[in-house]
Amino acid sequence: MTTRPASGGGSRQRRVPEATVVRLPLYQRILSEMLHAGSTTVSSEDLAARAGVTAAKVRRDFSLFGSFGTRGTGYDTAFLAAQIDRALGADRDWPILIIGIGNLGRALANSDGFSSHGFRIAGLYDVDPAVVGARVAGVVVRQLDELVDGPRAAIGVITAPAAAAQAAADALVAAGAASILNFAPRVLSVPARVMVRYVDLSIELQVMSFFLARRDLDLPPLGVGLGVRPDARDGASPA
Amino acid sequence: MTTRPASGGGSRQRRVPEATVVRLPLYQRILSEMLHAGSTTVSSEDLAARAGVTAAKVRRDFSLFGSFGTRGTGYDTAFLAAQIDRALGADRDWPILIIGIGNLGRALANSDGFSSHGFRIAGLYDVDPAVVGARVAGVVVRQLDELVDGPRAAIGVITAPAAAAQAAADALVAAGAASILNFAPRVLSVPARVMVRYVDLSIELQVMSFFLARRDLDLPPLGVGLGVRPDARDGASPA
DNA sequence: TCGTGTGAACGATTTCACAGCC
DNA sequence: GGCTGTGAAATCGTTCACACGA
Repeated sequence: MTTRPASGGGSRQRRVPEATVVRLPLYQRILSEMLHAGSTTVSSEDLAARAGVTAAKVRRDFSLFGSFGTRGTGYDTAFLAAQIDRALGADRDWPILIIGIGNLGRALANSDGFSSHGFRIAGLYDVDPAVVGARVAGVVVRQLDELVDGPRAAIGVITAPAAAAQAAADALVAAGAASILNFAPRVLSVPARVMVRYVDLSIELQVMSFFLARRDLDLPPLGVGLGVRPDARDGASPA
Repeated sequence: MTTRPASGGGSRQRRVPEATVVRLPLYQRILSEMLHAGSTTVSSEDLAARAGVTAAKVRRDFSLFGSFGTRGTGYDTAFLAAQIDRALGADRDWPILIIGIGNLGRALANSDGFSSHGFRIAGLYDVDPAVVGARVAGVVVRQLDELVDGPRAAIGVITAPAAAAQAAADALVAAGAASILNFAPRVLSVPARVMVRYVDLSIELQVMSFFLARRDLDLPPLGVGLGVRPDARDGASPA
């Protein structure tokens, strides 16, 4: 839509590509840093350089949500940050349920990633009696069986071993979780209404070894630096 | 930068889209499991179902590497697995250098992701004297300063805090690392020859909260059918 | 003049659909 | 009959390039 109310009732209903959605948190983080540094306006080019993407991408991304910028000047840093926050739902409460409190589960529970943007650890679960009862990140670990009725719009995080991942997903679904972030190397089977995203260390490493192996093949013995994608951004890599 | 992606240099082999590359490790894992279960042949449809993708995608992906299948029958499970392994460089040795041995670094160092596909922990580094000297996953943690000349084709993994991530990247680049997997919430600046991939928990969560927040908006305000929209989204969303 | 917002071109990836082989 | 391999079409995402407003 070509609406352009600089404020107020923005045009909201438009399809936003996942590629754009993945960049929003990145922009948001950079804008937040810039705000702390005293920035009041920012151009698409400046933001693009900091985010490692192109300026056209930045402008296109924001244009999907309305016209936030001022021609000749750029974007108001604070206003832009607020708009992105709102789009990302950072002004709401997002309960997180973590299943599998091993090394990775503990690491994540204690990480900064949970301590902002509305995310809040609402429960930690494991099946191992040796772990149940422990206090991690200020929350007592409970037996997975006790996860029966979770909070609404909860996000489940699976850090259990691969063999236990599907059972963990089933428990989350039964408890009403709306989406699942799976760190276990397993494809999950869930109802269509539940969104699933995958984070897989092993896949990331193998993607790298693929390109490195191929680089050797492609490169004539004394190759000059060959370009691997200059535009590297992909944090989210599913599988 | 905003420059040309340099046509891959693909003289020897056909160009393989990154989207395909990310799926290869997934296929490989599934094939490996099927082999253990005694499977001898597999159809694109069967494999697709297990991987949560479409059969056409599977066939297209494999066709980029040659004609591995038999019409009317499918693919030879073992042969296909071997071909993928080779493409991924699983038959080589891939030294891994991990920088930042906190909770996450320890978790990853001990994870299964490193114990196969040719990956091998070649070094653990940290700047904290309290951590240096500890033995993690059978390897002694060393001071980051000591990382000066790394193994060739090494893959660096950054699990340091955001504030230390760029320094870690600089150290890896100076030591000759060929690629970097960055878990810190920071865009890294590296020479074009170094490939960087990002894994960011916070971004993954925010992507989810974006879609959950939007789902609420899309829903009719009150009442009519309290389920979620029949928004036919795959169970396993991202590729 | 500067930098946004966006049609239009381009490129990448997916899907269709079917010919060809077992 | 069943299933692969692949042109062609469709879809999705990025980049170009420039009109327009501040």
